[in-house]
Amino acid sequence: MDRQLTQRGEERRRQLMAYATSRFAENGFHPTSVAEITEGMGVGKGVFYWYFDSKEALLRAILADAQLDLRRRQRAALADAATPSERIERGIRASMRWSIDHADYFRLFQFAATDERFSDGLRKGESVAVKDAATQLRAAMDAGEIAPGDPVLLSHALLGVHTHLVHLVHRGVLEPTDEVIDTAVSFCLHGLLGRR
Amino acid sequence: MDRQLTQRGEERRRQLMAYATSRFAENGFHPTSVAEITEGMGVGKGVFYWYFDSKEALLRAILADAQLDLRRRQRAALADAATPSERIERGIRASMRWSIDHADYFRLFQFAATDERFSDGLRKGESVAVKDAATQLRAAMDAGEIAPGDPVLLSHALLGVHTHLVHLVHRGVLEPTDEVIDTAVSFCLHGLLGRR
DNA sequence: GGCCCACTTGACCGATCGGTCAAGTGGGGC
DNA sequence: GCCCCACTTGACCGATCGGTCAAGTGGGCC
Repeated sequence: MDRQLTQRGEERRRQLMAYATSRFAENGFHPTSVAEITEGMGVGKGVFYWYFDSKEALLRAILADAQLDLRRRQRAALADAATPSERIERGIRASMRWSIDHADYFRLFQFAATDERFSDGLRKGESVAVKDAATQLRAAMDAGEIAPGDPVLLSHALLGVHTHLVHLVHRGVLEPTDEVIDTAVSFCLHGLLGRR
Repeated sequence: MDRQLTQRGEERRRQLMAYATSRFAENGFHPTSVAEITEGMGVGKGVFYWYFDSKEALLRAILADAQLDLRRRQRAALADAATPSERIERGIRASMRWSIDHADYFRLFQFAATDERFSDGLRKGESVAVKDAATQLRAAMDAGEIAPGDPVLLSHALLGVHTHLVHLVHRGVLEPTDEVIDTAVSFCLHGLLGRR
C-alpha cells in the first residue's frame, strides 16, 4: 500500500497506528476487530483500508516503528561509553528503560513472538541487537573484563533477564524504579564475570 | 462441566486435549477453531462440547495439566539435594529440561502469558515456584553461599534466563544440548554470587 | 434380550469477522 | 469559482466463528 499521502493523511495514519497499538496491547491482536478500531476512532471502516492492506499489515507497521525507536535509543546509549563492559551495561539500562516506558510496544513484541506470522519480522531486529551485544561481549572477553564463553548465548541470557523483569514491572509485581534495573545489571555483569 | 465419564470418556477427553495442544501450539489459540479440532480428529462437533464448556475452558484445562506436570518434575529434582545452592541448580536444570522436552506446553505458556484471560491462571503456579525458589535463595544468602539481595527479584532473573534460552532452543537457534543448560546454570549462579 | 445413559452426530443458529466498493465530501492549487 | 483527487462513508459481502440441540447409537449391566 504505497499511497500518495497528504500531511492530513500522514496524521490520520499515525492516529490509526497509535489507537490500534493501545487496543491491541489491551485486548490482544486477534480479539480486537477492525470495526472496533474504526468505531473507537469515530471514522468509517473504509478509512482503515485506505491506509493499510490488512489488519496484519497494520500490526507489522506498528512493530517495525517500535523496533526502529528501540534501536535508536540503544545506539544513542552506547555513544559515549569507553570500555566494552560499560557499553554492555548501558545497553541493558537503555533497553530496560525503553521497554518500561513503552508498555504497549513491549506487549505487542511479546505477542508477536508467539505468532509465526509476525515473529519473523522481530527476529531480524532481535538478531541485529544480539549480534551487536555479542560483539561487545567478545571485546570484553578479549580485554579480560569478563570470563570466556559463547557470546551469542550469553547475549541471549542478558535479553532473558531484561525481558522477564520488564514484564514483571508491567504486571505491577515490581515498581518501575532504578533498583530493578540496578539489580538486573548487577546480576548480568556478575553472571558474565564468571569464576575468577 | 462435571460429567460422569466412563473409561472410554476419559480417554476421549485426553485425546481432545492432546490434539488441541498440538494444534494450538502450531497455529495459535485464536486462529485454531473448534471445528478444526473436531474435524482433525474425525469426530462430530458435539463431542467437543460434551467434554468442555468452551474453547477457553479447554485451554485452561490443558494449562493446568501442564503446570501440574512441571511442578511434579521440579519437586522431584529437589528431593536429594544437600545445600541451598545445589537445590537452586537442580531446579534450574529440571525446569529447563522439562521445558525443552515439552515444546508444545511451553509455547502455550508463552501465549497464555500474553492474554489476560489465561495469564491469571499461570500467575498462581508461577508465583508458587518463584516463592519456592526465593526461599532457597534466602537460605543460600543466610548460609553465605550467595550475595545478599531481593530473593524474589533474583528468582525472576533466573526464570528470565531459563525462559529465553528455552525459547531459542525451540526456535532452533540453539541445539538442545547440555551445554545450553550448563551455560544458563553457570551464568545464573555467578550472577547470584555477586561481588565478594 | 432389553434398558439405560454415556456418548456421538451434524445440521443449524445468530453474531461477527476481515475486507470491498460505489457514492460521496471537502480542501488546496489554479 | 472550479476542479481534482486525497480522503471518507457505511451498507454490504461471503466466510467462519463459538456454541446449541434434537435425534440417534452402542456398549455394559441386570
